[in-house]
Amino acid sequence: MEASASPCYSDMGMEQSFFDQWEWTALDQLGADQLGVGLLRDVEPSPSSESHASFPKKATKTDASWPRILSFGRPESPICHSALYVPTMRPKEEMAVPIPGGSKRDYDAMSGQGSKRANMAARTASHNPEHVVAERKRREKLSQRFIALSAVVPGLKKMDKASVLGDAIEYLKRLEEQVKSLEDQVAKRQAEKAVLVKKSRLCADDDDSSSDEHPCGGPAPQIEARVCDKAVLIKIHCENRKGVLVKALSEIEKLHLSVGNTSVIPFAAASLDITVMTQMEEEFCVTAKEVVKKLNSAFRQRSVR
Amino acid sequence: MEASASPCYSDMGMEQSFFDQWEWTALDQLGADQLGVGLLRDVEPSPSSESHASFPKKATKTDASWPRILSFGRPESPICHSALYVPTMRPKEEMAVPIPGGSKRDYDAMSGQGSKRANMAARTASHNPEHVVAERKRREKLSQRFIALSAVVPGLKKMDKASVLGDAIEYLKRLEEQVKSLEDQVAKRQAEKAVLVKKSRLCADDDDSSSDEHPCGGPAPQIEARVCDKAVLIKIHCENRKGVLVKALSEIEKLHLSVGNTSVIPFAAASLDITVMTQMEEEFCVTAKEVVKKLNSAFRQRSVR
DNA sequence: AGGAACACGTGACCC
DNA sequence: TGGGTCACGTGTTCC
Repeated sequence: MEASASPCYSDMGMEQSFFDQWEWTALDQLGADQLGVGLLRDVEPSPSSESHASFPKKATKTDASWPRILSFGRPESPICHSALYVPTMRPKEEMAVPIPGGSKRDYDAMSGQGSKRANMAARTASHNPEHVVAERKRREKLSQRFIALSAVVPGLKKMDKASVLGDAIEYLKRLEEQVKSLEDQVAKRQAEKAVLVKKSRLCADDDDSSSDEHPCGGPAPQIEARVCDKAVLIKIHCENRKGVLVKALSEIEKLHLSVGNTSVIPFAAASLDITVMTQMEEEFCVTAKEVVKKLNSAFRQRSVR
Repeated sequence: MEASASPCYSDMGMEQSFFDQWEWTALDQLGADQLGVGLLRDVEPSPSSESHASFPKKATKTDASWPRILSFGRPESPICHSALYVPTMRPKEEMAVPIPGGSKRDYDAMSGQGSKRANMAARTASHNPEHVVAERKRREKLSQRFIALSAVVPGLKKMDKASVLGDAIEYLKRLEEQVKSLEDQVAKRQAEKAVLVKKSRLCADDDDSSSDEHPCGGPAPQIEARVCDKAVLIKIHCENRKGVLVKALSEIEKLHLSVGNTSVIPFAAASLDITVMTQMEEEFCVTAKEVVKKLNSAFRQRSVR
């Protein structure tokens, strides 16, 4: 009767290939033992289903020593030949399994009276090695993810799967709200700063100094800029000469600023108020000071033509 | 085949709630179900193990329609009465189950002959109902955590356990670095702000003088005006609060300035740059200073809102 | 002993 | 039809 238990495993042990991807070197020694086990499969035991105790010696033994690879929870434990893994099934189940070939038909018929039988194949497919290895793989992936997760969640008390998940969720929520709070804190500061920046620019004296009155021809253009992250707001108040707008924009683009919302308002017949919202291009970064300085010198250089 | 699927919830269709139940009151009934099972159990069909179809009708039916509680991955599937949870074992298994009370003994004896048996007890413990129910519970908890996690991780494409874990990890990492970056951004801004405030304070005298730091709520708006004949160009840089634009324009009109070309440009997420070209109405005349002063006091008066 | 945790094989499902 | 996923029951370990 018990003969049934161990069998399954004729095939063997190349399996570990998928194992090594992991960290876990554990597996080398395994090849050996399983070999012995293989092959008995078809041997239908006696139908004395009741006693599932199959194979005390071998079966139970392998049973006891089983793989326990990875063992997310407690990596230190038994380990053993991972790959081989004698299926540990009790005999009875095995015999329960409809042998692909024959008996299942009638069985189907019997149970099948509820119809629904076409997928007998499924049954056969069930404990074919591929299935079991696939499942193994899946399990592994999951365990791996678990340890990855547990690695990234800090202050993890218990290493339970459930605890890991729970703490991860908790931690995640905390992080989320922290981000949110930080975000509007930043926004607020940004606003304050943006306003303040201007004020400091207003009394333009100290910072860029240079831009005073008359570089050469007409009244000096008044230029101010303010920067916030990648956004740069530029204001130019200057003489309304021909080409001055183009000049301004081309200079702006030279600074690797991409032009966005732009407002040009004529004022008092001979002056122009330009407001340009721009964004720094990737990889470029400038300060308000630089922008003002560059534009200033550009404007001064030629009397804007 | 489909016949099998539907039958299961002949009883009730309340199931879809299962997401909200969540906490799973289920446990209580769990107790119940095994009881039920226990009873059934005794009905040992004929030991004709081969044809596992003991009880074709009932057995196979439950089989096909089986519980699939929670079913993290695909909630829609068969479902059935979650709580009750017919143990889902195929008939044969059922009969396999050693009734806690008796049969296992002899079973032990059979297998036990292989010596090395002291831990026979283990076996008995193995598939006693408590164990199985405990495991079930654990599984439930885990599944619950999984759906909780998947609920809190945004934009998650596949609902795979593995994918959920993976995406959670990813998301978590992203959040972490986001927090970090935000944190030192805040720190930096704070420093900058300190500097800027100082600077603006330094020159706080000349322009509008009065409006220093915080009149009431946020940072003081910054206002400038310039006049040329009847034309008045007004620039306001302030916090981007609701109604601020309306407030500004209405205040401007109160000054007997008719609004012309207007540009409103948002900047840095929380501030607003307003440029308004106006003309003094007939018979009225104001200076830039007056305009600034009036607007300033108007803004300060109520927190703008 | 007895609860808690894990990995395994398996049956069933879906695409 | 086959690969992928799930939940289940079970064997086994550790405390």
